[in-house]
Amino acid sequence: MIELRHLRYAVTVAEEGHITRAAERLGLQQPPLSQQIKALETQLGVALFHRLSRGVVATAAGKAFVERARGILADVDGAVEAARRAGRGEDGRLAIGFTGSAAFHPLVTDVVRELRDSAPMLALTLEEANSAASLEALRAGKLDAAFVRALPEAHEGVRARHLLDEEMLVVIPDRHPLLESWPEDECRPLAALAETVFILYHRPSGPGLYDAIIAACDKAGFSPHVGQEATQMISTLSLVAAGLGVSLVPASMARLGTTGIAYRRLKPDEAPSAPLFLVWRPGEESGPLARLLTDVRRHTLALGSMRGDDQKM
Amino acid sequence: MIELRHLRYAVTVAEEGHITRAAERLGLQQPPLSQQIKALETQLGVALFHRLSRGVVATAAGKAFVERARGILADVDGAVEAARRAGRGEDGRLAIGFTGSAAFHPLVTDVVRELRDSAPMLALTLEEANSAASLEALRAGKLDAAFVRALPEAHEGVRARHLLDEEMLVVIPDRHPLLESWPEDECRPLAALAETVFILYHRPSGPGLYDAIIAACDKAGFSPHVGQEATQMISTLSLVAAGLGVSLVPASMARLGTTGIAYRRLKPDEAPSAPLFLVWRPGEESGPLARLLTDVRRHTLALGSMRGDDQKM
DNA sequence: ATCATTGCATATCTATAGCATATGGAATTC
DNA sequence: GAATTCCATATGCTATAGATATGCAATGAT
Repeated sequence: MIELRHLRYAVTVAEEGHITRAAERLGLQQPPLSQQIKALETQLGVALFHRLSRGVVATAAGKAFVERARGILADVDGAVEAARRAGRGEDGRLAIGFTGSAAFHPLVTDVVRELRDSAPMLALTLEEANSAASLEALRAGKLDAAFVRALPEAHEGVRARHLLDEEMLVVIPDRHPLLESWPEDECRPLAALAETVFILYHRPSGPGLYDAIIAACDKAGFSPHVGQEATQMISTLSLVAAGLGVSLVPASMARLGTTGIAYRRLKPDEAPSAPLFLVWRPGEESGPLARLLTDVRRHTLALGSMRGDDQKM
Repeated sequence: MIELRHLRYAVTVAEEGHITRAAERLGLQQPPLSQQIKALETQLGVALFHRLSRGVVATAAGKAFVERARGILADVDGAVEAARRAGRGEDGRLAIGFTGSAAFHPLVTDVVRELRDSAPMLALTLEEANSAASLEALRAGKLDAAFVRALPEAHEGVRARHLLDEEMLVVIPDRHPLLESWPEDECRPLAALAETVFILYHRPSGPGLYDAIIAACDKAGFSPHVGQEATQMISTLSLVAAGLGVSLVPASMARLGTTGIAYRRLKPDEAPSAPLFLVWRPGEESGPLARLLTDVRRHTLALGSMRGDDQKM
């Protein structure tokens, strides 16, 4: 059976044109090298070298073989390096899903940017999908990890980490009467919104921010007037800007300086909170996924609100 | 040191997802396979497989490695095949030179056609060059073999085979007075051309057909009137067609049914003969060159005028 | 629970084969 | 013709790939 040793030997002999010198360079004696070359030739059924009085020279077959052997040896080195890079999470594929409302959180954007910078060989795939779809794709193997806003009760074969809880802000149209008497730095009770119309982002499947908002209002003693439901988190902002009502969105959405809207805070103990989770398929704790996990953990710590309670589901 | 064995084992284990079954397929027992996989992982410094209770599954590093390993194994097979093909002369490169007057000989055209048909992977390079230039290119390694009309006295490191001697024919312009009294099937003595003007193909360097013609005329008792010299064998035909004189060309040139000229034979014992030689660089008796040599030999025999006297120069 | 089964890991041993040492032989050089 | 060069052959040793036997952890059946 042909082994890489044979290729290494043949290449060196071809380069040196001299079995004895090649043996020296390979760190062995001349007889075993002669033997291995001969064994290779026997295996191939073709002479690779002409034995001259003053050394050897590759035959046509030898040239053809050595030429390819060089490429193969380089490929082997490449494969070794690729495996090591993949082990460090710097090579391979990583498909990340995220819900629309997570896309704007600095944790997510920072982690993605860092991955791009520090592991350029890693093929990153980013896919926007709601939490339920992300979990489905995860278990189907289409995603390796996902940032989601909600966790269903039980999902086998999926691990999750609660990253942080984010305050939600009130989004109000520029010319809304509420704004006139609401200074930018004032925190009001949720009940202040009891009479206004709400625009909410409603996912078709599974619990999410929608429920958190309803529950908070309920706790504050009123049931919100829901005027319209959007299917995309960003569209709620457009609808608010159009003056159709107010909404509640995670604080990180305020980064989007959309014109025509203003953000106001609620009293901290009354404001519903928007959790951010990272979910992933277990069983692949090394490689790209491991790198993502450590990067996320580091950035979460840097944001100062690490909770870090992993949970198996 | 990593060997192909490791690649073969890793690929099979990845395919089976099962060390025991993979061992079976590889024709060995499970423990040694486990060991080899482990040795490979140690060498790489990265785990390639997750050991589950129900078999194994490739890690990210394992996937990256196995993917490339498959390609490498295929390349090795390719290299083996390429070497064997090259040994049979069906792969590789073969640069053949030929003088202008040899290009039309059926031996040359047939051999080239056969090479193209029977060894499609062989990269054939055909280059027209005069005999002296061919020999130079041969020794410089730019050509592997050449068909030439003349051999210089001594050339080190070049082998030659005399393939055949070809009768030379008289080429006469359509309306030349000589033609009127010369039936197509009549052989005339060379002296019949004593008074006509000759157009000859004259190589700047080395002996060739030119000298053979002069010598033949000399022997026939006259010195030819050389009206014009052409530097290309084919241009002599054009000049003859233009009525500028007659010429003597190898019989194989008559295949070119140029209009405006006629061919006539001389008495066999008086007609100068045009030899055809094959020259090549020795030391590469296998592979494409060997194939050329055998093909040439076979076709020469088929033409019924084999001489086959090799000579070292 | 307990026991059987599955499947990888570890331990020990054997045998193959890759390598070293010693020598031979053919071509080349002085 | 002696010396040199360099590959091939012969023989012995050693390292290691592989075989056998067993252990161990996880899963499944009774």
